[in-house]
Amino acid sequence: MTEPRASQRWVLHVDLDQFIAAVEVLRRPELAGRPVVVGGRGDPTERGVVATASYEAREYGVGSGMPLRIAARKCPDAVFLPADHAAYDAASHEVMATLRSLTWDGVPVVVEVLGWDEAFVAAGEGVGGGSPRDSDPHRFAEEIRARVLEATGLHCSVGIGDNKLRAKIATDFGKPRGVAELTGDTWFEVMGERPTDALWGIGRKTARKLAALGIDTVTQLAQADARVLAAELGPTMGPWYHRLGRGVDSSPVDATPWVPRAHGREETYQADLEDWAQVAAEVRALTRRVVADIDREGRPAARVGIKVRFRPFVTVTRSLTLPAPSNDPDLLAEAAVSLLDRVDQDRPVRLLGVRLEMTEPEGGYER
DNA sequence: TCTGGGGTCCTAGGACCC
DNA sequence: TCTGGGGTCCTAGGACCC
Repeated sequence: MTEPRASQRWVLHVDLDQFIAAVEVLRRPELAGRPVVVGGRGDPTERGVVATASYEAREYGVGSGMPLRIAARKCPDAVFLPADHAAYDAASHEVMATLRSLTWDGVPVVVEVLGWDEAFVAAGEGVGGGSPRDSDPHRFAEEIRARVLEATGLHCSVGIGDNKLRAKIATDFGKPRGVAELTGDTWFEVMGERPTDALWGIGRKTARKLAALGIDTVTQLAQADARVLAAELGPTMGPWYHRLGRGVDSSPVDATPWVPRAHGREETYQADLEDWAQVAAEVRALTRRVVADIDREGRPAARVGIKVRFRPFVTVTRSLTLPAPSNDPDLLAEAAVSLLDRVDQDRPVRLLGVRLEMTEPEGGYER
């Protein structure tokens, strides 16, 4: 028997509709109804990919991750815009503040931010959250949609679940501008025949590995032998995939602010670099930008890593642990440059990246 | 693919130590 | 030497997500 609905623990997942494109249309109302593609520096003849396409652009087959050049071919009349992180940050903060201000039948909500345009919402104080007795999650979901629209001018969709995983997956069934529910009662009916990569955490590669084991659908994953999954996919990932197949997720909605582990900067050059003195100079410049990023966190770097992507799209990484944590830009830049000695310097360079891993904060990470 | 940029977490092998 | 076994750290790469 399932629990009575009135005492069910509900989790809501809020996801803004075509967030980045919507923010752009909001400040340029003349773009409403037109195909809008945001990505890179906004020049579709350059190297770069689509960050978000408006629904009008999606009609032409333009989607996230697609090279801008391809997008321009599919939809020559689209408006191409550069990504404006500061604007999306500001809009995101407004949305999250709106969510945090809500109460659900008088109970303050907990909000766990997932990115610019997503958050989990549950009722209750601190970590976790239950939900008010006898409250209707659909009514509250509609209230969320209305309040976010009223406060920010942005539309969102809301997924309702009995845990975070199911709420997150439900959202897609509500899009756009809708609400959908997915629980243990409906899990197999809704998800059972879908491919494994419909699950949050299983991508193309893992789906292919599972297929090699004869596992194509969510139901097959749920019924798979957990020991086989552990042996084939790892002691942590195997059991986790098995839980995904059943829609099981006991993680709480956690409003603890995220503490970054690392920062990095990378750049794809419009023309491949062939001069290794210039490569070193670019690595120094990238390092200085990352040092500015970690200085804002107030913790020094403990490890330094570089990424080099050669022509044609072959990527290697090199990293080292510093003798002692540091935030000295010169020291860190030279450490990054020294890592270049560990790569073959015989091919043109398409991309360079520098990454600084910070020391753990006092008291460790809370999650 | 004409394939970005910001992240996180897991795995595996080797070094090293007791 | 016919070379144990466990734990931890370091490094490189892989996979995934937004």
